[in-house]
Amino acid sequence: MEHRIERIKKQLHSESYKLTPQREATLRVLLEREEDHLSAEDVYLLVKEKSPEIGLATVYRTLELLSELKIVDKINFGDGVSRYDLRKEGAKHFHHHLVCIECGSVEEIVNDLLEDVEKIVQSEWGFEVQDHRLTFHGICKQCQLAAVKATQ
Amino acid sequence: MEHRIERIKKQLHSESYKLTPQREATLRVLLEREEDHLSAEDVYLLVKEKSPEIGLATVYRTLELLSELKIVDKINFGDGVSRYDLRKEGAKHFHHHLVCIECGSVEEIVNDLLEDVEKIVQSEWGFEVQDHRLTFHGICKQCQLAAVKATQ
DNA sequence: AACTTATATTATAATTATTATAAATATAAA
DNA sequence: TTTATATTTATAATAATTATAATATAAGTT
Repeated sequence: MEHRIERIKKQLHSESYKLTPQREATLRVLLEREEDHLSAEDVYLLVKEKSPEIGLATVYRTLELLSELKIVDKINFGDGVSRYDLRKEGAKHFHHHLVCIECGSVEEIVNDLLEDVEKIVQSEWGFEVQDHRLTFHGICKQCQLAAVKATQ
Repeated sequence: MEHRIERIKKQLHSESYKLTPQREATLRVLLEREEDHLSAEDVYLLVKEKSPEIGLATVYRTLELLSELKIVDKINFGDGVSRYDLRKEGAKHFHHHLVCIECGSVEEIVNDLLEDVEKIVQSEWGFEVQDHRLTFHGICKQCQLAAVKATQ
């Protein structure tokens, strides 16, 4: 974790941004909750636990900055709030998501899966792909099992 | 167009919803601007041109209803507003989008492209896919050409 | 270590998008 | 025509996000 913070710190400095305590605290929350898909408000509340003096607007600004630097990705699952998701280190592309319409759980897929599709888009549509957003909506394994059990 | 309205009218009735003049006016705007990706506000302003008495909340409610019935899909390209996009008639899945980060244009891809990927998700993750959202971000053909010309 | 300066934060206030409410109206079915 | 229900209107309320102006701070420079 410290390594990762160090690297991000360097990245910030290289683009002449400062690593303020607020930004570091925000980053730490994102790293600690890497599996989650937190909204700005969620992040704010978690940061507040350790740094009670932080303001919501600062969290928003920090998240926006981290988005610009491609350290986090801003996603929207259609529930009216933006969520912020750390990029996997070294990942060229954003990972994919499986959103369960039954229980609301969100699973991540880090495998590429879209290589072939991107080649097609490139050749057939002449579109130079730089990034993607792919989300599947459906029923997760757990909910499928629960449904089967319920009918037994 | 009239055929399509008729069919949607029947679909509404079959689920015991009424096709009110406001709903019909909203639908007509969506059909006329099928290529676009209008926000609720956009739709509202366009409907207002022909039916000035309509309220914004009615447009929101109508769009929500049409979403439930899978007649339109609600999408979010990350600019803070939800956009509403008519489904292609008979399409099982939502179509894909190419968003140009240079000029902001949005192109549609109606081809499936994800069949294989969905099979993998199903078999490897045990996730029962019901729908998807796929958006590519990059440079459209026109902007690529413009960039080449600019360096000549 | 103090100084400087651009950058960042705080504590609001403002804006924007969306949803809720209650009264009035319209519609389809009896 | 009556009745019951669905829908709309005209707000008001809420929720998410962004802007503003005064203050504070990080990090490079003397």
